Amino acid sequence: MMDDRKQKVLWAIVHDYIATAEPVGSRTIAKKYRLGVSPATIRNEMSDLEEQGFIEQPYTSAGRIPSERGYRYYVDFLMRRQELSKEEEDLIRREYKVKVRDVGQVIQRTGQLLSQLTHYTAMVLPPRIGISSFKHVQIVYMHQSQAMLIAIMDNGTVQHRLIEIPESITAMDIETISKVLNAKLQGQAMKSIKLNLVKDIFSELARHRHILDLVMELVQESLTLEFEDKIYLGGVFNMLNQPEFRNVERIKTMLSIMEQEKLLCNLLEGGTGDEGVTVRIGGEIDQWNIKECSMITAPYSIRGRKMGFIGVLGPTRMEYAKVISVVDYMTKYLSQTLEQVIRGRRK
Amino acid sequence: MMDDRKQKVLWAIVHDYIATAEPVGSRTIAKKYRLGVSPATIRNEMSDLEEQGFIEQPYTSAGRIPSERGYRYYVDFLMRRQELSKEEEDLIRREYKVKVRDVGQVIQRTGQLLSQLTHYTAMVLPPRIGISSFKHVQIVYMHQSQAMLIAIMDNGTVQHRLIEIPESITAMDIETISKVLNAKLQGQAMKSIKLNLVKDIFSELARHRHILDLVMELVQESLTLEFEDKIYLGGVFNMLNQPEFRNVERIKTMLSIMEQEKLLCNLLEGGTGDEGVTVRIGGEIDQWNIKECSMITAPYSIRGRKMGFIGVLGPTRMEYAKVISVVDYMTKYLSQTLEQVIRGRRK
DNA sequence: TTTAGCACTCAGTGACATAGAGTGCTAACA
DNA sequence: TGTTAGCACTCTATGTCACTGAGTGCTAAA
Repeated sequence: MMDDRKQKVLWAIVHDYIATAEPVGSRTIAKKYRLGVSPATIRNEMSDLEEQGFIEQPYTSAGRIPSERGYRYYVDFLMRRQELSKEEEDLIRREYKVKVRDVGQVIQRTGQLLSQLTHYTAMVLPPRIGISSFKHVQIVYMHQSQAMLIAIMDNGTVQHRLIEIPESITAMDIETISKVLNAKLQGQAMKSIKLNLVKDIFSELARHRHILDLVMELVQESLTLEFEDKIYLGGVFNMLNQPEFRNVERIKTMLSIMEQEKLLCNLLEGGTGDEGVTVRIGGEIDQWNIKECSMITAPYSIRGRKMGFIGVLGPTRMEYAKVISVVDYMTKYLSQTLEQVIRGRRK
Repeated sequence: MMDDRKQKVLWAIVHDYIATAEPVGSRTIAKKYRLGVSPATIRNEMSDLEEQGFIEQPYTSAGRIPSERGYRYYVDFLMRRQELSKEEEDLIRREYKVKVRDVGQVIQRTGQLLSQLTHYTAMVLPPRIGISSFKHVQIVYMHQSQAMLIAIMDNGTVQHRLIEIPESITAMDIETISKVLNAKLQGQAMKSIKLNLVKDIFSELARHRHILDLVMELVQESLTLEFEDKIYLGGVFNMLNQPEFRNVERIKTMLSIMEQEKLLCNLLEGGTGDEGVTVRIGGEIDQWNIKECSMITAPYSIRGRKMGFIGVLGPTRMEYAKVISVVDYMTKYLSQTLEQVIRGRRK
């Protein structure tokens, strides 16, 4: 049913269409890909492939373009990964060598690299803070009714927020509270903060219940809101050079999707969830009206724990062979870099 | 030279073109704006106005559109400000009433509001940290070769970065350093940190010169880089609904400008620098290939000190009357809100 | 000074013909 | 039986042409 020659023809169609964005005709294949048969034969094969749903015609008597199913078959069986070039690897290595000053910075740089290497839109989800644990908690008195609550996590992120305090509390009080919080929270993961711990702190801080409420609120919010919704995008306008965006309407829908961070986070996290690179093609992204787009995503992890995701969004007519390699390579590099940042094993 | 009727005609042309984005003909003006004269008369006036450079024809025998000079005259002499509606004021008040957790959050919300109210792209420059002074400095030990340096400024912003430390330094040492830094830096403005202060710290921390270097580096970088380049954009894709962006090429140049934060900062800061709202039309933005765009910017200040800028970028065919009011109103509201945040006078 | 009238210009639109790419089918061929 | 050459057919893209309508500029009359 899918003999060798048919595979070759399908491969040629997908390959050529990815390169040119033009429907591919039988003559083109015969000439460019030297299968040793005439256009007429290839036409027959194409007819079969169309019947099986791997390719389609935009209109009668145009060339063929791959269907989503065709891309899927290509990705699963036909494509051979296109490893990164020496220059590209060098570029990545150089970028990551710069002194790290901040986890956010690493994330951002990853996004930039990803879009630069693929020419599509890159998305990076920062490490979830829920999983990491407190390194240090500090409350800083600002003025009579306000203080700044700062939590430093062991993955190198910093959370902060302003809190209102009753005027009766003095700078001294705040220091006491800081100390207690530190003693209790240090080393605890955000997630693992449970009732008994809270009770513990409560008893020690009976006088300052109000502050405590606020702290717990911060913990809560940090966990659910603040960071989860943040996502780094890179090279959104890169994509506009793709010929599929000659149409203004499509640019608009695209960009309006890009402005909805929550949606994007869901998309990124929606990969099959297992280890490696996930490829979703067209309708396989079961979200919204994101049509004719594909996503390639992968989780990165630190010490074996999945911390976040990186991904690339592009048209279905995407250079899968290349992008898959890049994403794979980058997750590894990112995991490694973050691990060094966090454990301090930088040379 | 610019009699009353000519002004009325110019006003009508600008007004109508802003509303419709179509070249305005003499007949339209006669019908819509009831000047009590025939189209022929208006044609004569238009001919004069064109000679004086206030309007132009896209091609022979089309209607007229305002030239940059025409817009300028409109903004300076003809336009009457269009105050905000009750609903809009309510919207702003409601948005700012939400509990403030962070200066960045206020900035972001301002950007959103600005774009929502104007339908153009909003830009907000956060308060410069250079001007604000240290409230608290803290170094937190992370592990044997790394520490986190945190600076809380009195305007409610927090700077942090990872620093490498020699392994010989203990957690104890770090605490000592923290204390010294706090004692010396507290209340000092970033900008005002001068050599003698540094020397002072040096002598007390002779043992830990390395750390000190890093701290000074942070100060430096924070001052020049980190925050200055950050800018909040809102509603970039809002603009794409403007008919001038039916052309894909223009979308691309637009977006590529939007991705260059530094350029945008310069643009924002490039206002005439005096108190109120600055309007720059087309070529008056002496930057790049930003053609056919206008900017309306204004500084906001805290306790009389200029802290940052907000602005709106849109096509030259912009609703000046409306946007000027909105920008003016928002600076006042923003100044007020930030003042409350920082001084803690929130009710 | 204003207005009516008229000739002129030019973008936009629809009708039409043409070229070119590509297909599907049939019949001949190995 | 699989492959190929040939040919008619389909459909898009492109270019031409004429027509329409909005708008102007000019002239002469009010």
